[in-house]
Amino acid sequence: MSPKQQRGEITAERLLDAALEAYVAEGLQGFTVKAVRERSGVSLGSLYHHFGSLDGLFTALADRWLGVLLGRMVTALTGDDDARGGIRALTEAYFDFIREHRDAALFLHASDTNRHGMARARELRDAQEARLSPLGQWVAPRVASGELADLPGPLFESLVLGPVVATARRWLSDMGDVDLDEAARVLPDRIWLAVRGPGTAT
Amino acid sequence: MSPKQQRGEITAERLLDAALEAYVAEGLQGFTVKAVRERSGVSLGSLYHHFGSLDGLFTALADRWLGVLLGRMVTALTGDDDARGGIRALTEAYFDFIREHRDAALFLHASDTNRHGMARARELRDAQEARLSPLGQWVAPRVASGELADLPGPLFESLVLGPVVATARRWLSDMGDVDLDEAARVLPDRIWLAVRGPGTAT
DNA sequence: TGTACATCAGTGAACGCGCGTTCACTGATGTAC
DNA sequence: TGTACATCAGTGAACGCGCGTTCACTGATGTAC
Repeated sequence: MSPKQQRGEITAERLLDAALEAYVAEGLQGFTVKAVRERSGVSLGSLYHHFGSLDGLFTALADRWLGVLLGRMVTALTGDDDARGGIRALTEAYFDFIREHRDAALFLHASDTNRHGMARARELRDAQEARLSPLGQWVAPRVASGELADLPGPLFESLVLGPVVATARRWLSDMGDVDLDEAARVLPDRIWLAVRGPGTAT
Repeated sequence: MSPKQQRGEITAERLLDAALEAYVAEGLQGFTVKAVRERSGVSLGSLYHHFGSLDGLFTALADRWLGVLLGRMVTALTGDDDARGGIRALTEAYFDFIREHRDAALFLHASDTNRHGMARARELRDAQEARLSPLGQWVAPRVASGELADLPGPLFESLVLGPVVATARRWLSDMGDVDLDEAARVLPDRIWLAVRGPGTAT
């Protein structure tokens, strides 16, 4: 399914971009073959040649952007910061992403739960597991050293990413009551207070 | 549009219940007039008599359950607990709700972003604003007394509800790695550390 | 360098299906006198 | 208590539209010799 020629790559890109445009402009109902065809200028047959189905296009789009977001988060964490700095870097990476790729972020936050319900979410997560493990590897030694609290993995993740994602969702929903710069300043230290371990000074 | 006779009320209830069933069983694509009609045993015409359109049914369903959830959260907060206890009560109320009404919780977490994109989310929020203001009224005096940190409203909300919602989503997605009892025990005190104010002992 | 051929990429008319919605109607309920 | 009437509730056949997908085909690209 993945293109073997350069022009194929370009066409696939155009389809992915048009699909994102269509989704953001018209919502999930606007995610149709017609909308994608018109916005991309690519023929119907090419869409099926490259992605097999509209669903394939949807999944490819989610995969692509989830990969970008997770990649950035991993990069942010694997600087040589201490735990506190890591949380700050992670938060900033997340906010930078939604600022730079507002459309993709809207799509990602929605596709989480859209389409085939939660089954799809797990599939996507599996597909990106290789990228996620660095996050776990970042935590473990810092728990051992007492820098971070010894919490179950999912709860740790919820405490760190929960406030970040909640803020991002709110900013994306355009309610106009979130200042992303302020959030990037304030949240990391607050999150740090929630997850720091017994080995940290008070 | 709201029923004037008792049997009308019953029919509307049956439609709402069937719609939720259909959504949970078949996803957003399963949210069709056909599925609702078959599961409810109510005729097509009645659906339109009571809700005007499929979209009307969708909105009514979201409104109904969002009302229940927010009602419970407000009730939890307006006990005579201190701030720390309030956060615990709020967390427990949220987890109790998703346990008792798993289907409705799945629908709510998805309908957030589904359908008409974020515009709908704001509409829903507006419709429930009356129920939300008690949450703000709970915070203000506790900030003044130094019991809670003086944070912008949306950030405060993200720090408190972010981890709760993230944990809930994960539990609902059936990944099997979240123990809700453990989360209810661990999270509130951690959240408290993130939002407590200067007037609290260390 | 030239040519033959296999594969990849792109095209768009055509199809059938299932969708949301309408509408003219019947039946049930409540109310006025 | 009885009856006439207005309103509410429920019914399901019928409609048309737009959807995702298929398919037989042409054209472009890369490769082997």
